Amino acid sequence: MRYWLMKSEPSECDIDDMASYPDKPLEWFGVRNYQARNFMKNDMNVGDLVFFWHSSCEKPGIYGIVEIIHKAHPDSTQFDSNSKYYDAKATISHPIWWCVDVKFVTKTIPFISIQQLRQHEELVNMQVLKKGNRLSITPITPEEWGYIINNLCLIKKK
DNA sequence: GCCAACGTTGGC
DNA sequence: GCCAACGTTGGC
Repeated sequence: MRYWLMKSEPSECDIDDMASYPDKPLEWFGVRNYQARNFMKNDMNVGDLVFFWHSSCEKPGIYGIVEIIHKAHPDSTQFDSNSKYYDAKATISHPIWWCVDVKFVTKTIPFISIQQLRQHEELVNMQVLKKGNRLSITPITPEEWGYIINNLCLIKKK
């Protein structure tokens, strides 16, 4: 059982979209970075918990928690020539891009801003806080997870 | 297989 | 809209 942080642009999918369909599996499609793909393909397991991050928006930060509910499988959008995530080099027998399925667990109330996270010495090693960080999926240590859950948010059950 | 140029991400 | 960081591409 591991912990993760996954970024989503709220203009694409925000935490309220997730909360609106709490039991609906969401395919985490569209990742086109090998490091992030490898985390999903090799390291994520059913039951792992994920901080849901809003990026490229007015108030970046942690907005909720989602859960891995399906191990990695080929990202369906790589085969779809109408998708912006289409990859002509991928074939059904040799997929390039993999993704997991997630499900809504809870919102973090209030949301936890990046500025707030930066104020805690316990969290300085979080990759998402490092200057120039672009990786959309990063591991979170159990210590960081516990610290954030216990000190920086109330959990709103679905 | 080096590495410069280019493209993308994402906080600010 | 700026720009730092860094992944990717492609000429050699």
